[in-house]
Amino acid sequence: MRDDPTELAEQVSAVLRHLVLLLRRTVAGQPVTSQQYAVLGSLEPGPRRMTELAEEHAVQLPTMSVQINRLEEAGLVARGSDPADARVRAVELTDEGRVRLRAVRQARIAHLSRELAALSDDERAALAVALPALAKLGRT
Amino acid sequence: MRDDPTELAEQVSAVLRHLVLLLRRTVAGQPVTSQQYAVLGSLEPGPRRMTELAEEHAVQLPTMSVQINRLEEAGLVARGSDPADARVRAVELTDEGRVRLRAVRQARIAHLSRELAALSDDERAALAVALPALAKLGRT
DNA sequence: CAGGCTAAGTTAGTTAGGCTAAGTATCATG
DNA sequence: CATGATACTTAGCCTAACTAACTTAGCCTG
Repeated sequence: MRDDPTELAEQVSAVLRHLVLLLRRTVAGQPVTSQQYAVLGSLEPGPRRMTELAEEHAVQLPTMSVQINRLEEAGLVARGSDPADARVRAVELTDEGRVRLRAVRQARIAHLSRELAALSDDERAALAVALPALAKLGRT
Repeated sequence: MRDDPTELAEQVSAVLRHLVLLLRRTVAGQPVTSQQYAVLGSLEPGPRRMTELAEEHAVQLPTMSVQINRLEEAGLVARGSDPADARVRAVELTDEGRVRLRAVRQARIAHLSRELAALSDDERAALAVALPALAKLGRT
């Protein structure tokens, strides 16, 4: 039973917990939190409505509402309105938000690069091959 | 530059965010939170002191203290004392805690197994190969 | 052996980030 | 044009992280 999904699942479970810790360290001390960073990332291509953002980040609408409140107070995003439908709010990055996003992304990439540099070539190669599978995992 | 750590880091970063969402769904609705589950897991082999637990889970001592408070109120762990040093508290699983841990572990494994079953054999194989590398990532 | 330092935990207070329930404003429709 | 649906927001309640400040216990040194 080498391909037993249960056995594999146990290992994946253990690794998941491990990655949570890694992520915590990757994000520690940065000027935006992990979730804020993720939301800023969603806004990079252009304005989005609240409902879209909430769905994309798998949270309820009120959660995203509060999240955007904080980002707005910080001056990183702005709430606009949709001329076609006055109920929807079009959230977009401010210039400062765009700058901040880039800076944080740089820092995160740099941190992860350092971690990855500690691996062997074979390990990095294995990782590269497995990433698509990992990416597929959530999208059941 | 196919092996460029920076490029790989970007992909890893994206996948990490994805896995956070997966983990959220995996844990949703279970009788203990993700962190509580992790702490219970640490206690399975035997009693541990607060400091050890805090370090292992990469949190400050007060955070673990509160965490253990809740688990103690729920009857899942018990605080004992070290006869050799009256300052240290030896935290251990109660019988109920042990039962709960097993149940939650089952549920998590089952959930992940279902996700994994949706992958192809090749993808599962790739995942299995990459897991050791992922596990190594945090331990810089 | 008294005083002071260090170590282990706890408590209090703040913030982020989830949730549900309830409220408001706008749109669409019978 | 009244009524229901849609898009958000607000309020209130949790978990979970942090720092700062406190207590208690052990250790060491003059």
